[in-house]
Amino acid sequence: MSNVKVKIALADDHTLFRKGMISLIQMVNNSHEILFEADNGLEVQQKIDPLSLPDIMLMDVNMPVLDGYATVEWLKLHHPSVKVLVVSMIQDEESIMRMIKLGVKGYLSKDVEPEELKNAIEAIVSKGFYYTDYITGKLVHSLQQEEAYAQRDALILLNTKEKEFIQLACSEFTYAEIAQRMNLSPKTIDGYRLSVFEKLGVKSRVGLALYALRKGMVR
Amino acid sequence: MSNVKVKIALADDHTLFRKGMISLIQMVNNSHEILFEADNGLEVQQKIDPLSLPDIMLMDVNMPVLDGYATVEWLKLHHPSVKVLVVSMIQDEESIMRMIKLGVKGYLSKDVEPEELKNAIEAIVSKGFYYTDYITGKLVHSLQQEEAYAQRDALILLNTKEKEFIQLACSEFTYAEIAQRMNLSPKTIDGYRLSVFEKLGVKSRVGLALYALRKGMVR
DNA sequence: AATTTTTACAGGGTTTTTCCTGTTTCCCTA
DNA sequence: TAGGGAAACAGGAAAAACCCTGTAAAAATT
Repeated sequence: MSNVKVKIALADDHTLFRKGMISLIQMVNNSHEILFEADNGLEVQQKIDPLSLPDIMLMDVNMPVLDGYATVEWLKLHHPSVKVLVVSMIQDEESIMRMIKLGVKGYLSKDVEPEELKNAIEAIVSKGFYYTDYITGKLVHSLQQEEAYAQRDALILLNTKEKEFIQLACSEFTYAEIAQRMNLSPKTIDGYRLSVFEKLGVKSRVGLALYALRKGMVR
Repeated sequence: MSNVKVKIALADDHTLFRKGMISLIQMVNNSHEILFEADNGLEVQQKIDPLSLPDIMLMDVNMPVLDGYATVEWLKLHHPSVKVLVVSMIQDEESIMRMIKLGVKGYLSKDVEPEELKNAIEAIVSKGFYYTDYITGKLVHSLQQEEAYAQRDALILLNTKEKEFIQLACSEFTYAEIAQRMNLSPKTIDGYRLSVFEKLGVKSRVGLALYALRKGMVR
């Protein structure tokens, strides 16, 4: 495991930190090869060699010129085989989620032990990813938040028929067709439309559809 | 760590399996206490004692009468402190994601080693959750799928103006107002409407809004 | 049993959306 | 430089959505 030769590149605007990382990587496993270092995303684009792509790219989030997000996106598009391991001081859920959605293979804090960096690199090489419990926790939390958000809200003040109407209104049926499907007169549907609009504070059927979808009332 | 007394309950319709689990749990750590067993979700509702709630509830997904999903939802509502560890043969991404969104603390396959069951229980007690690499992988994959889905699709064949129109159409503005905001004649907007409808295969503005939101073209 | 509330429906009118068939202008290219 | 395609725009009209006022019956309250 530890003797696999891994090609590594780094992108971080703090030179000292970058150099420190390199020395750590070499200390931890001197068979790893450092392909290049970059001060920012633009330098990554310039220095990356399609004929000798890194296996793993250590990447900061905050960088001048072209930041981490943009660089990961660029890599994803142009060199999708490069696995990105984010090493950043930024630890908020927002950034972590954004990066993970972009497809990074791991997310480390800058203050972790060298041992963990080693583990992360090895895990990414062998398993394809490395997520700590902290990151997994954020991941799950964020998912559950979305879900929690979805429910509640307005559901309470809507009755069964109104909910049914909303489901049908979130479609390309006309109100006349909805009336048929609910076995009611179009005029009754018109009444539901009015009450739902008022209860949810929307002004049009488009507004209703957007609201319902955003709140997770319909999928 | 291993000597913390944990109150455990089980819900699984396979008696033999249930009994096996109990004996395993006791073998692995005989200080754990089995509060009760249930054959299905309804039995959970009947047997659960609010005065002595389990710390961890081992839960199957497929059960008669009231299945795992419904039971987890019920627990979440009535006894949110109970941590659910799913133990199921079902391993598809759909089920896993659904359960995680419902807030379960772990998801195990029925064919894991007893050692892992022990680890899972201990992790849930100490850290609050236990997700294996397999589950984390599914989690991340599902997230990235959503995102990947979002992009691509139709974006390619839409030009800048059309994309701008879509953004504005996903609102409660009338087309006349959209025309103003885009500094174009309403008749031009009408043209964009037609081309966007055709390209995305929708039949109405509501259909467009639903499509755009579902595909992540608008937030 | 009387009263209020909710549910279902109607008439009738305005606005917006949708759809059809064109014209003009500009830009690119053979 | 002629031709072809796109972007911008128009007239006109049907369909759908929206909005207001009002009634009758059923259901829930008191």
